[in-house]
Amino acid sequence: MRDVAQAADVSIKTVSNVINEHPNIKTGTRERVLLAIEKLGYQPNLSARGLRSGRTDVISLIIPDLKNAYFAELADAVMTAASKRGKVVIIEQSGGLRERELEILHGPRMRMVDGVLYSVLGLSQEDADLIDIPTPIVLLGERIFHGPADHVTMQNIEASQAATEHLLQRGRTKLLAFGAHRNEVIGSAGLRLEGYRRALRNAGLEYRDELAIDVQLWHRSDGAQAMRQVLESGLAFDGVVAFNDSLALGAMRVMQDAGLKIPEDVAIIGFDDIDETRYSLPTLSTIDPGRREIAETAVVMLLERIEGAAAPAAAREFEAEFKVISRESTAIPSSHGANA
Amino acid sequence: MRDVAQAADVSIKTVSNVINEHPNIKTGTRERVLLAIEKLGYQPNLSARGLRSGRTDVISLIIPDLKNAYFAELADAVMTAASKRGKVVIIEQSGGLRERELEILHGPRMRMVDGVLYSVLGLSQEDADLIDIPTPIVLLGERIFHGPADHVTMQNIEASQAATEHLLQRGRTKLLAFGAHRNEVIGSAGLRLEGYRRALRNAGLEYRDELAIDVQLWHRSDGAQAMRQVLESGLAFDGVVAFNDSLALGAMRVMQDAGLKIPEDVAIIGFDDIDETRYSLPTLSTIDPGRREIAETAVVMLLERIEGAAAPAAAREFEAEFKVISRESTAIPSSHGANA
DNA sequence: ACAGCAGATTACATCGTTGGAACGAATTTG
DNA sequence: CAAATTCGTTCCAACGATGTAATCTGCTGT
Repeated sequence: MRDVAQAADVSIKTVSNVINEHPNIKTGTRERVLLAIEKLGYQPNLSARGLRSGRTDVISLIIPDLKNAYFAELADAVMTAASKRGKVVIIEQSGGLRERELEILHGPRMRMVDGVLYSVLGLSQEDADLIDIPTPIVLLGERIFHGPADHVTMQNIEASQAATEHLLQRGRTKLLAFGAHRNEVIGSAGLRLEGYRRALRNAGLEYRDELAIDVQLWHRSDGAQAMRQVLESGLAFDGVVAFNDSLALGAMRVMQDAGLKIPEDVAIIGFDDIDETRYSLPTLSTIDPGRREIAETAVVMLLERIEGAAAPAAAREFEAEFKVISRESTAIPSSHGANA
Repeated sequence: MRDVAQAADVSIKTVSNVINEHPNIKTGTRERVLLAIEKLGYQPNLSARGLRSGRTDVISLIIPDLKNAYFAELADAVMTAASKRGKVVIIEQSGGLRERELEILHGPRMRMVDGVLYSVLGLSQEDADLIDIPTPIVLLGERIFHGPADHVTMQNIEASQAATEHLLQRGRTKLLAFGAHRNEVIGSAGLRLEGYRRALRNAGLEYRDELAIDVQLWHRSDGAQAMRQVLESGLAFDGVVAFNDSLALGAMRVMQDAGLKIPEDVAIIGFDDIDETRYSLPTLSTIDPGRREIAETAVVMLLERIEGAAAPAAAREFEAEFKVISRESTAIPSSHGANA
């Protein structure tokens, strides 16, 4: 920068002023400086800027696992939203582990970013005060409500209710709630189970506890495993509301291996609208959770917090719009039978 | 830091020395300082450290697209390898666009990271000098060989040859090379086609150009689209060597829709061993490219470049070990027929 | 008892940038 | 025409850490 100043025959501070687009610079001066910058290939030292101004234009995104398609697509949406606004994203994988999440939240790296988007998995409502850190933060996901921070999420209950109704409308009545976490009221699992129950209630159907299948982890292998057990148990069902797409895809694969036809014998709908659902055999009906809207809103809210001024003092809540995506796995078959 | 020094009754520099584990500190002093750090909850300012020491412990990973499962899994592997060594990763998505890649490589953000892992897609051999930037860099992928930088990749030719032989051993002789880029010698497509040709030659079979199916992009939808055209054209084949898993999955879906049985009518093998291949119907045989080894090696090489000392001056090349993963899509059927 | 020396600590300058006050020049005002 | 105001620029200090060199301890050996 010193060299640029010399080349343009101005002071260092004027160069800085030009770069930061301060008011009150003569057009002639500006052009001379820009020319010198160009000629010398000058690039600002971001560490120095960060030190002096307290801003790094880096935000951190804490997610459980990038191998999980939902989070990969979320990360993509967040990075795109951030990039549009001149920020870059550091991704930190927590594995959904409580200890690791706390370590990240309270680690020194937090001091090098302007803010954090934290996809909560390891912490829960009681830990709300643990996320009260000096770095601006916006929460994603369902595990902490009414905490001290802004919160962006999807309409879990309503979406799950809509998914369930989607199957009911197609004449299915014995529906598995696939992926429940018993004893959990909050969190995606709890909320989605609640939506399932509401849909049944509205349809005048009774909630049967044995149809709520507990699956702790929501990877494909867990879905496959759990469906294998269901089939062995001989439980009768003609529809599946899977609490995410991976579970649904794993389960679907096992049902097909067992000779069940989808959607003729069993209709199934998932959650998240990951890319893969458009290419499975059959294609999987699912809930589009409004991922882009979630990412955009979260980034905007975070930037408002960082700027300081634009945002109200109180924590905000935002729920994105969802959509039911109807595909082959819940198509209306000409005729259908029940299963074992 | 000032406060810590005061609390421990030492100078600021001693605090710095303790943190950086300098030699020659009395155990008593060290403990007093550590206690003060603990008590005051001190955390170093990484921008300041970065400014003074020139190191930020951040590395950048440039990839085309995080929504692509291969790159999501690669990013995960890189982040895990980096995390083990105390580095964090900034991910930059290039979309595989030449302009965007150059912009990232020459942007000011490069000056805030210690090094870059660059998964080349937009540039090619002739651009080798454009990647000669002041920041340490390690290349991933196939498009630039013998450039000025270290390079980590997989054994494309050998792996493709092995994949092709895998099908030949199972009695298939009319094999599509699915995902070729005509007129491209270098790059994954060119190398994999070469491996395919070598396998045919070794088996005494003739290379038939119409069996090399050109597919420019390697997403699932492109695979589906291309396979649709192949089926319409009436080209006869009984095996497919797809140049990545997404292409294979897209193609598989279309073939099944058309009533072809896999592996009975057509056997198919992909490339990359993405998670999804374990859960498709049928499960997809593929090539494990040695992703973890690639990521680990690339990170280690980059860190060596950053440290400066450990590495030889000349650019290094490294090829990871691959494995053929045999699954249902190439299982040996009791009997099989040809297709239209 | 004192020079000599190594180990432990400190003072000071510095990394590259930006905020704020001060300054000189140009312009407007009474 | 002098004084007040605005504009454009410069000077200086500071952000929080670390490298270098200097300093201060306490110990050894003669």
